[in-house]
Amino acid sequence: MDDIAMNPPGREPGVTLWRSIVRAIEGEIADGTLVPGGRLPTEAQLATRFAVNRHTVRRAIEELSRGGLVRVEQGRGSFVAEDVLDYAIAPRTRFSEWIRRHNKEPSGTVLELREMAADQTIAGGLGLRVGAKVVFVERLGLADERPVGLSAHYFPQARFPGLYVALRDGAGISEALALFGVPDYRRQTTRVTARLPQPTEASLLRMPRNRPLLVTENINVDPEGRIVEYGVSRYPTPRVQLVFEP
Amino acid sequence: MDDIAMNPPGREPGVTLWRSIVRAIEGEIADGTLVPGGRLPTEAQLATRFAVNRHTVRRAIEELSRGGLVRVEQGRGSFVAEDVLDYAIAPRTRFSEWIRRHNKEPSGTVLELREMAADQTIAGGLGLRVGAKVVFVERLGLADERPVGLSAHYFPQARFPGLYVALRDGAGISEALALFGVPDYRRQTTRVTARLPQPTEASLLRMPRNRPLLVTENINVDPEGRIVEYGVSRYPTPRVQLVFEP
DNA sequence: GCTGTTTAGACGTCTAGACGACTAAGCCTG
DNA sequence: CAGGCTTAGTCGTCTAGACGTCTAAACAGC
Repeated sequence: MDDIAMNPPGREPGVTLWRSIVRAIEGEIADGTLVPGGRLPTEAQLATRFAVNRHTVRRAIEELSRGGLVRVEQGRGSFVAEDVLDYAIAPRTRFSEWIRRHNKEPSGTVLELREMAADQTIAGGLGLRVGAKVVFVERLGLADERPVGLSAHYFPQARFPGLYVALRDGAGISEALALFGVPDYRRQTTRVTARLPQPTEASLLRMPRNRPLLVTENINVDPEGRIVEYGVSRYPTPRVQLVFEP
Repeated sequence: MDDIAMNPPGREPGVTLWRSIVRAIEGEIADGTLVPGGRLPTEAQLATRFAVNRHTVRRAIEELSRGGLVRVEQGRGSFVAEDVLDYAIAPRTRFSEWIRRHNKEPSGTVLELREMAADQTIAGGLGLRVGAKVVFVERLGLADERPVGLSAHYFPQARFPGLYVALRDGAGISEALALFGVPDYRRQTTRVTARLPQPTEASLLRMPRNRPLLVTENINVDPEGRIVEYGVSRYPTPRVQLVFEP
């Protein structure tokens, strides 16, 4: 037999039809072709457009509906959910600005704060040697009380002595860094991956355990280019979508 | 036309076929016909047995799988999930015994503990006047770290002065009651209802918000028949099922 | 005996068609 | 014009059949 199964023209290999329809619609929501609260084409129209059976479209819409991206109303139609956030990963996007742009109220909770020794990953991100002391903060970000992101932040303690105390006493992250002469910082690199959530993560983010987590890894630098933070953030899909703006 | 739509013989009115198959299988899991970890009949067998198309069986199994009651493995078969707990509501069933019977390790967290005035519901349950002081405890029950129940307990403060302090200092509920001369107690009445969870409840119990919560309301009495506690417990379905043993 | 292949049987995807249930809008009647 | 009825359009359920993918056991060959 042949090495790879043949696919009909226009068919992505190794991806089921209904999944590719899910991705197509997710894409249109992300790029604004479909707007929050707006109507999706009817199942029959989508079936014609993707040249598939209506059942296959239904399978895709069911998936979108399950994920919360789409709301289906019998006898009326399907609609794009209103509460989808798409996070524009611009170099200076801050959590609170992002949330406020969606007319929601940002807040957050520090879940953990401690000093620790850098392992290889952290040390690599911050450009330190393994074992160097870092300040670690884990934070749950909320938009109108709804969890939208879980982030771990690592700061080089040598550069910011006293940061731990400032954060412990309730300072926000931007705020605390400003105290140490870093009024502004930007993302130097961002790496995005995805994986399934740990039970704790799924619980904190109030997401199903079988949906992937978007994971971004950032290195933030001050205006002089010195590394001030290494961070890993996790977002629940598809409630949160990341949008790259080059 | 006729008043009610005609149904084929053996068909429940107003219930879709796939839902009735879901209920049938849930029932067999609850009554032990299907055991945790055991195999379900194949889709084809179920289709024959319920006299429906295989797709209809698949729709039912998808629902069960989504709820966590059944695990599907391609090429192997479908299996009853191992971590389903069925709580036998016997008069003296204690949380920890119940969990241990499932070979899991019981634990719990007190979420809230305070003295408060009884409202009409609580006063009614405890046989007190409205406004009487009660001790309130809210507790999250865990089995092997997995949340299985959320319970609110109300005790008459007049009968148990110092209970608040004992509980605050870490005593378990049975333990604390034993200190006040109530070594044993039993359920006098149990009322079971169901409703959708509040966001906080869903989060604490790590359950989807669109699945119902089983709510039991208990009045516990000591061997002399005096009321010692009024409690409301909430369990995530279908992970937890309540079984009545008359 | 071990290993690689074949094959039966299980779930997964997709198509096709029919009819039911629900919604909203148009129509009809008084 | 108001109220009820009809109807078109939409999603929901169910059947029927075909073929793909995956698993595990049977089998064949060395």
